[in-house]
Amino acid sequence: MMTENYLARLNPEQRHAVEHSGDQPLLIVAGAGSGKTDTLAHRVAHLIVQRADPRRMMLLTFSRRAAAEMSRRVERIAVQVLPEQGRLMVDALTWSGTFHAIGNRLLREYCDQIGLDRAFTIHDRADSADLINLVRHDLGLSKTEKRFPAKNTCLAIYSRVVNAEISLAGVLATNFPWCAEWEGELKKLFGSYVEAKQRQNVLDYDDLLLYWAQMMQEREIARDVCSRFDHVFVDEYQDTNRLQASILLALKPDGKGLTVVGDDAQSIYSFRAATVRNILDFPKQFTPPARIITLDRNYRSTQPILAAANAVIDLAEERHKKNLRSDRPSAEQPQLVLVRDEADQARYVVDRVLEYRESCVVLKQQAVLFRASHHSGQLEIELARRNIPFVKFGGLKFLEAAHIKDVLAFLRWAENLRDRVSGFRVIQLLPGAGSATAARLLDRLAESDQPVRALFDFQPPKACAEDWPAFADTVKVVSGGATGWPAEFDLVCRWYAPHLERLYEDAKTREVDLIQLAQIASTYPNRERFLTELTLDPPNSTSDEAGAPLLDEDYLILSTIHSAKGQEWKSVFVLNCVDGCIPSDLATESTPEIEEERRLLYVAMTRAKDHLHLIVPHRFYAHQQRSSGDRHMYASRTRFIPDAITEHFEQCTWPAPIRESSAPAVASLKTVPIGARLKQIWR
DNA sequence: CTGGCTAAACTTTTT
DNA sequence: GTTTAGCCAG
Repeated sequence: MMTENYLARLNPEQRHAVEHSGDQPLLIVAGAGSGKTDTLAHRVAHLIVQRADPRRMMLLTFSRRAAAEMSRRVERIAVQVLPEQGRLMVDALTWSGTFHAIGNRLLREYCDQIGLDRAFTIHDRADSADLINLVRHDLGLSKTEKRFPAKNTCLAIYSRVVNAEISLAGVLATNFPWCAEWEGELKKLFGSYVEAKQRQNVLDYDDLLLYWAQMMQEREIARDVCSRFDHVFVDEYQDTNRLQASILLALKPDGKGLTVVGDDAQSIYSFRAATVRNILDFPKQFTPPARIITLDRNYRSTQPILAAANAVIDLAEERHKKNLRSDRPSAEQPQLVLVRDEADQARYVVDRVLEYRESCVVLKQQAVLFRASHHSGQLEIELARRNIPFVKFGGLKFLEAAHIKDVLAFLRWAENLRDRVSGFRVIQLLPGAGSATAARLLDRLAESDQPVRALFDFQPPKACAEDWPAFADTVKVVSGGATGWPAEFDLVCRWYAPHLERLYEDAKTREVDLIQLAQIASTYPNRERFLTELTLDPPNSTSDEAGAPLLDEDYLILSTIHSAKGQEWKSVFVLNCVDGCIPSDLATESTPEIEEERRLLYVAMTRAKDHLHLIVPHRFYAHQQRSSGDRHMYASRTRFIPDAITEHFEQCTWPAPIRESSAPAVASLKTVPIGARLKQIWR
């Protein structure tokens, strides 16, 4: 029978997880590479095959990419079993996405019931920080005698209070002790921040969860929302926070129909207030408690790679004992490669990548992972020099470039004229208009019930009087919405073009980005969807300046470890495996922070299927100096690979040391920076 | 009031 | 290396 076929591919534990039914909630503790995504996809498909309604399922994933991957796999399975209706059934699986995206959708549906204006716009992190900064300034906190915490710090504190469901005092004591003296001022600041958001009809990321959670506290609304979903699935549960757990509990108070999947050893998002406690405490939240199924067969990595990863995580302070087993023997141990500096590290990686490609590992099956986005700088230069295409995930985004933000701010302001952060930015693009003019105009607009009219009546300073009519006209037309989408986008660009020219020396390069943005814009049905989805799911990859590689072209993957979650490659290179990078020297204050850095290395290592290289550069050049200066410091191998476990690695030095006979005694001499001396001559 | 300037502070990971 | 607060000329 067909049903047997697709279940026969699973191992016994996976099969239990897929076929689990009844009144108990289910927790799948799934180790790295244990077929977690596949198991969840099978479970969803299995339920659909058993006549569960996909429209009544909610699938909460960590990223949109993960949601798309899940749908793809569910469809593949469903189509095998139900060739006729499989695809249709999966298309009906519309409630799938991140907590934030689903929250956005529910809030727009239930806005009337909770007194929210349906046309709200969403602030990303930078916008939220800017709004906090405006409020901070209004309250006179920007010129206190002792320096008040910066906008990003304020936002981080606020966000943690909301997401961790801990009091301000508690957050200050544990996470921001140096700001504790400001508790009173911060409380006032956050109160005003919340008021400002409501006045301006904007929501920040946290609000998408917070409004949702609050909404679920209302009996009537909660009953209505709950009645719409029979099954709720959560992927990567180890990286959810308290607020998300509250939402989940409100959605499924008795846990019936609830499935969560995760691995406590891979919890790496505590900076977003995620807590391992969510997954550890999950079972006993319910009566009867959740059933726990553990998947510990690893199908991804070779045995030596897994042994090394297990050795690293075994040194963790506290964890669920769960040693992964692999059936893939190999004679090749992971490489621990000592190189002189970051330049050699880049050369080593490129050499190896090309070797693997010669032996038929395509570039797309190879990845270079690193702790912080800028760690790949040298490598990117080397790749460009040797003409190797790559795509980089994580780090600075397309949307953070000033000219992109300018255009988006215009569109968002047109969408919601009450949004002061956007308005502030747009108005100041005009020559002769600064913060004072912007504030004056925005006040006028806020007082008026006909903001567009107020815009025309406004007396601009002489310096920008000439630009004013065209500006006001464009705002009027675009906010009026009669032009339609994406024509509005072009209108904004046309208005913006002369300002772009004037403001940036490299206007030509930036223009190309705007054309790319226009391309993206045209794929959305309207302005609201474009703005919302771009904020909730920003394009998170950037490629080298040659532009995005063609889809059928082969390219190497560069990624932060955080962005590599859930992925796998045949060969994996981990850069900068030294203390100060992994663990980051910004995260060595407390034990929990250090433990998270250890899991980060574990996540990086377990991405590899066949080949794994950890690179340890010896010398780092200081950043605050003119290029090719000689100030540097020495780093040592990461503390997460102590001598006791180096037996799991093959250690080598690259380039290979010169044979002893031809290089006697040199090694014992002190290093003298001759190059620096030569430069001294010309100072 | 704007816009150009200097000095000093901050510097990770992301929905 | 980048952002931000503060100063000052026009």
